[in-house]
Amino acid sequence: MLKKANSDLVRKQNRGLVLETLRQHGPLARTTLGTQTGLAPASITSISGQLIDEGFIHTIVDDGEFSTQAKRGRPQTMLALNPQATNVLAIAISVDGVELVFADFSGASRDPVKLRLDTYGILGQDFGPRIASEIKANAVRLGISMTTIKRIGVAVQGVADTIKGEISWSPAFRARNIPVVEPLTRLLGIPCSIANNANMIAEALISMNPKKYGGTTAVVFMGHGIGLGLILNGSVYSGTNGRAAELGHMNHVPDGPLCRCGRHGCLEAFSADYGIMRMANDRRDTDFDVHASVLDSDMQELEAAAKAGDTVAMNAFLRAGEALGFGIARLIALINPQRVVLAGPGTRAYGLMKESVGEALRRGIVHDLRMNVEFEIVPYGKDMITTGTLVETLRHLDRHVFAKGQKNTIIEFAGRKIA
Amino acid sequence: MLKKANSDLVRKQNRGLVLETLRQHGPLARTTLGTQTGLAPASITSISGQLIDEGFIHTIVDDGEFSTQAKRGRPQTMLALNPQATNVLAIAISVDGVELVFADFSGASRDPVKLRLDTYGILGQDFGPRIASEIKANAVRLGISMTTIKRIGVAVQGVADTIKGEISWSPAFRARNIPVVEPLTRLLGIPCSIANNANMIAEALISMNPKKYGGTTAVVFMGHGIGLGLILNGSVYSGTNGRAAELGHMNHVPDGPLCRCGRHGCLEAFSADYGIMRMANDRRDTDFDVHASVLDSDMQELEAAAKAGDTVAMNAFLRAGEALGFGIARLIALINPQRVVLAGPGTRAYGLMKESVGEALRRGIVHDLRMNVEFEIVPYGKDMITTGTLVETLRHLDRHVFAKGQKNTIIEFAGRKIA
DNA sequence: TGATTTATTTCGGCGTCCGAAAAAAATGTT
DNA sequence: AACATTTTTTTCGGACGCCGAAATAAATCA
Repeated sequence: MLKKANSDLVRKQNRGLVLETLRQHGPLARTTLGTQTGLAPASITSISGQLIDEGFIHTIVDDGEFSTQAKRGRPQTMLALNPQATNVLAIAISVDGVELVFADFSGASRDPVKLRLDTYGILGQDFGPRIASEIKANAVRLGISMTTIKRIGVAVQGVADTIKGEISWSPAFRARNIPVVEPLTRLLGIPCSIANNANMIAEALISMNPKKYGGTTAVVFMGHGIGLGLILNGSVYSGTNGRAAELGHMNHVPDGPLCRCGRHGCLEAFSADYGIMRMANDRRDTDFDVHASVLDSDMQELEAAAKAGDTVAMNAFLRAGEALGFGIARLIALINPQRVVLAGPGTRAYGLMKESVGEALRRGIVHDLRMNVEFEIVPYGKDMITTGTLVETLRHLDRHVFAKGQKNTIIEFAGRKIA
Repeated sequence: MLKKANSDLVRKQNRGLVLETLRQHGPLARTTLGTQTGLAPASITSISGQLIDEGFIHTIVDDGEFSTQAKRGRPQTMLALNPQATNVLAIAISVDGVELVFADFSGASRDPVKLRLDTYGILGQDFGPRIASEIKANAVRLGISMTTIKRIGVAVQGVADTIKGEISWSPAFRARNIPVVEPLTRLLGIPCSIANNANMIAEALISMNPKKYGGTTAVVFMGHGIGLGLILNGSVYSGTNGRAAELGHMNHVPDGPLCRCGRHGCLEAFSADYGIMRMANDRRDTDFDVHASVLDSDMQELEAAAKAGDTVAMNAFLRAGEALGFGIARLIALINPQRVVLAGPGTRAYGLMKESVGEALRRGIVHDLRMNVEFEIVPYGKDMITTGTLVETLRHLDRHVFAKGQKNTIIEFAGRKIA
């Protein structure tokens, strides 16, 4: 259904457009901003003037860096996002620990803060408050006033319920359904959202190359589990309960090996590190603890063995690849993405799976549908998760908060404090 | 990325909103239209006046039907879509034949015209021209001027490529990649689009009950094949190449029975009519022709046998249900829909599969994800496909063509003639 | 016939974008 | 050094949209 439109909407949308354009391209002159956005010079003057008054953007003094101007005519004055307009915070939660990354409005981030925290043992109700106090302490330490932080984005390894704002299940926790958004918003008074880390990698990719990844892309994250970030028509899709894209727990074969989720035959049970390790050690479900996390060093050893020609190890990777290939084939059948991206530490061993993945794809999906999909492995940088989270968080501010103007902003926050 | 907004956009969107509101609620007074759309009375007067001048809507004389008004105050004048504003055409293509349904702008449709046409034997290049001439002939017969038809929607059983405007594959044809949109647009000069029939059933459901189906719904169509219509966030999703939602050819088990698509183990090969028939007759792939279409009478016989307790027949339906259940489980894992709807003639035998579907769902997907999905079987009316196609076609006119106003409309058509 | 009620239109105000002209601020030229 | 040229940015007036309030229209009720 369409929505009512009025001149408020027009201004809001164009303000958001200006902010997003500056975020994507970096500092721009008003004229360039005009051609990029399609807005008339007069409109750019009006909008940018307003944004400057409100402190969201500012003019940059030409510090000589690009000063090889030597052109005739009135020189351009560059406009840029004002770093001091606000601060944001990205939180990445995984079995490797919890990381805080503070950033300013331009997206420039401080060094990640690694928290010492026994997530696995913690009670669900204690997690939010604990994080909240860690945030406060670290903000003080870094000289960042809490009142300048206007939004927090949380990325979690595992299953996030974006609607309830909970961690439904994560390998980092023994507890389930851990509330995150509610305690953080309540204790800090800052709007907050949560998503799974594959989605955040997808966000990072979109921001790096909107043309390439901005259409319909599936980002498969391989590691302790198998995650999925789904970009449909340029924006991350998260399903009705915010719990879409559980590729890892999509069944591969009925009655297959035991998965961490308690079911049998999930893709993860074949292709996540613990599935591969179990297969390599030829262990039955009964004498293998699926919940024990696999050491990265052990995986590297196994990879080395497979590369050296150990047939048992090789076979484990081939089976993992087969399950992964069928999983991707099923994904393609349902979603028809433009591009499938593999990411995460698990891709290190992709060479050992490549053949069986390809074979599974040939068997699992009709030829011309498969041929229309571009495959790619992106080198895994751990910071992709926090980068993506920051991108998502800042875009939310650009579009939904700051686009509305200062006055509305305050109301918006008040409105969100309970939510 | 956001798009530039201006007052043109505002008017266009609000015009579309008014048209859609009238389409959904039927005739409304200006005041009601105001409260429904949220627009001020003054704006309603302006917009509706314009739409009346252009002939898209008209006032209805109170013919006494609802005339038990007996209220004080100036009486309301009802506004309604003007049936004569335009005509549209829905075309449904299936193994049962090709149907034309002409309708006016209010959505009122003529009796379906069933074409005599050997689709299976026809050459791909001949299909479009043949349909075009049939359209012309039948329009003349029904007294509909071709120039009044402003858009054609085509629904096809099988795989439609909405971008290329082709029938990629359909059980109704021996030929493949049959161009439809191009020849129809070229020969008739009328904009045209194509989609698969499960998507059109989804459209029909949305228009019947937007609240219920308008969120994220998966419509599984069971019959000669297994189709899927995917409604994501209120609108039909069709993937990068317009070829998403091939649930029927999503692999169920590697190395399973042969499917019509040439691969082994697709869901269809278990759960479409031919898969069930093959299983019931205990026939191997080598002595069973998957391309032969199964008679409905034979299916009814098989269903009767199963209901009567024939264990072989019963087992065939149970196996079909198991595959279907796992398919839906995988769908839920990926998409996290709010609702799964089963439709089509295949649902007649759902009672015979129900148990195994449920069992497969229990085994295939985590408990709380499953519990959040509502299941439903909608009684199959064959007209749902043409109804949905008409709905989609008319909405396109409401939003993208007539919302722009008359002048732009003409340009728009010219622009599309080549496309 | 006039009061009351309800629906619709008219009118003035405001906000937005836009095109054209003016102003600003540099380099080139004589 | 003064003026011409070029390019960027701002200013100004016009057009168009929505909106609120007042006016008008068209009925019923007393």
